[in-house]
Amino acid sequence: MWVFPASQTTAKLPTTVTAHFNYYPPRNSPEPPTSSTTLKPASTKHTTDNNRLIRSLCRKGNLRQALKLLAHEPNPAQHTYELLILSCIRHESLSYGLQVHRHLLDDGLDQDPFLATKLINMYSELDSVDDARQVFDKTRERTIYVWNAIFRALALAGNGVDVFDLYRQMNWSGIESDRFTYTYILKACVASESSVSLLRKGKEIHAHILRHGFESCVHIMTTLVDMYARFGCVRNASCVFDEMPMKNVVSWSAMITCYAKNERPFEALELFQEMILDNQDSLPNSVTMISVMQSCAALVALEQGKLIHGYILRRGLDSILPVMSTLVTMYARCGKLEIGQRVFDQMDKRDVVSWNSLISSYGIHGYGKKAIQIFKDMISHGVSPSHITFISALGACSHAGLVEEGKMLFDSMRREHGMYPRMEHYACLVDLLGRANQLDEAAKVVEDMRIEPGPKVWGALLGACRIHCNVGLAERACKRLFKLEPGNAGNYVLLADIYAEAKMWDEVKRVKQLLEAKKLQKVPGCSWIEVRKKVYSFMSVDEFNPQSEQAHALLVKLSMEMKDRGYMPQTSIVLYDLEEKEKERVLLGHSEKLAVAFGLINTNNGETIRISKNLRLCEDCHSVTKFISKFANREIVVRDVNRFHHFWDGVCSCGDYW
DNA sequence: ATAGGGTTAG
Repeated sequence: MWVFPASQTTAKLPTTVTAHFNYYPPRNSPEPPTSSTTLKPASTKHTTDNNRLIRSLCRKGNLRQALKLLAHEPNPAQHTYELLILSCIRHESLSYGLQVHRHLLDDGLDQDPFLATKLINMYSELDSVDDARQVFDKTRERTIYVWNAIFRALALAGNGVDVFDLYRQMNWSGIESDRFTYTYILKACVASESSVSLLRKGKEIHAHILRHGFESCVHIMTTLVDMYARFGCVRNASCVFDEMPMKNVVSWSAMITCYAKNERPFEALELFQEMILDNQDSLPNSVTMISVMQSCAALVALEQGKLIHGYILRRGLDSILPVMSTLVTMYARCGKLEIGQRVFDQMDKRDVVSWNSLISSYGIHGYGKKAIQIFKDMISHGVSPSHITFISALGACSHAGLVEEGKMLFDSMRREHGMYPRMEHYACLVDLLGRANQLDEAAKVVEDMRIEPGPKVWGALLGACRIHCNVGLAERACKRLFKLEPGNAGNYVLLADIYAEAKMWDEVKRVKQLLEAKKLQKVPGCSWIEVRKKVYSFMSVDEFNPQSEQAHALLVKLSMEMKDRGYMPQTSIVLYDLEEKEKERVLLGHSEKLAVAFGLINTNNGETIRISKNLRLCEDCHSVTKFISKFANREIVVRDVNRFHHFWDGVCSCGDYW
């Protein structure tokens, strides 16, 4: 268990506001150097003046005028071209970029490795990696800058395999990797679909790096941490991190993010504590705080979150938009939608992400109509929705069962906003229809999709089959899912659940054997509760936690009382073919019930109990919590993997629709 | 001349 020591924190935190604007990279190019190298000497005074004029137009951002002049300029200098290229990047204009490139070819300057590097970077920034590759292929004099540029371009475009092909060529040609090369190569390992072999590749590169004495290069080592993090290799990441002789904010943030993104929020908060208490050199910045807030949200650690909020204010990080959006989300995910709304109201600037945060916040609390209203407000404020806006809004409809509204939203995407639905949007639509028990229509959506349905879409369908116990359709979805995601244990478990509910025990056994044969494990159910700024976690089968002993005893007592008042244990959801009594015992051991009981024992009367769970709330826990909220006269807020349930006086805010 | 960590979703 980890405590954020409130007194210590305030003592160590700076009281003055130190803005740490590491966040926004300068959009303007650096001041040009005073002297420039020209490949061709300027022949007349006229051309030099022209060159100067073009450069000054570039600096002023008047690219159109600069290009007009360029057409009449026989002798542009290398530096003039450089500024033109940078200007194209700033204008995000591929067509201007192509014009400059064409002119450069006419001048015969395309073999200049300096300009080739710039061109590759330009095409990479303008999302045209094929053009970048063409420039590279035509460049005969390949300096390390040229190689690094193409590695970067390919890695950013997610084309890791090509990077390794070229990397081999570079090694043959006798050019040595430098510290920049290594960071790009490491990035290439995660920038690809076939990730298993690339993890091995990444480890090889790791060895290379150590052999070549780069273990003290902060950039490379941080990239290594990040690479292992993205592969989910938390231990490898922390090994690299621990051995780093020098660390800076980025290294710390990378490691904290690693924990936050790999379901280790405890460790993330612990490391953050270490960072601010034992390490005065690297102060957390906005990026650090975003990962920290996500960890608080993951734990539903409201009190922690409030301390973090205070820290953000004291550090003056509250003017940074992504920080504020994450803060809105954090409060909402900690069950405090009102505070999230207040934070949003007080922001003096908002972007599409801020609006998305608010829409999804209302969504996970079941306020679908309100989420749609905010969507409309956003549009009337002149902010254009992004594809994530639609995911958030569709998700809100799904949680609230607003089928018609959701369908209209989905149609409006293309009709009113000119956006084509992506895989995720189809998944939301399938989820919306499926939850509402319109399984046939959901299946029809999958059939009629204009793109090949991926695992998210089939997964949404399978999830709906689980809720409404549809064996046939579930088998159809699983046929695809087992091919698409052979390593996802969740799909097998869902199918087994469906079979169990249908009492098809032979099939349950078969699926379980399949799981074992593949050496996959069911994700164990786990719940958390924060009591007096401490977070306690419960596993469904938890013999070693003395606290759960007491909680379990209370549950046994409660369940007897509840039975007198009409509670029926929903033994049909138990995955094992056991006696009824045994099944009841299994049900009572569910982690969320333990957490609720622990909360009853350890909090004061009238205090709200806040719990979070890593999976979907099961039917039995749902009805037990409703009972308890009434008989213990407590407000209980449970966040499951998808949404919030507010229990009060025997009723849940989800209306039993979740 | 080039570099490393983060935002909203399900």
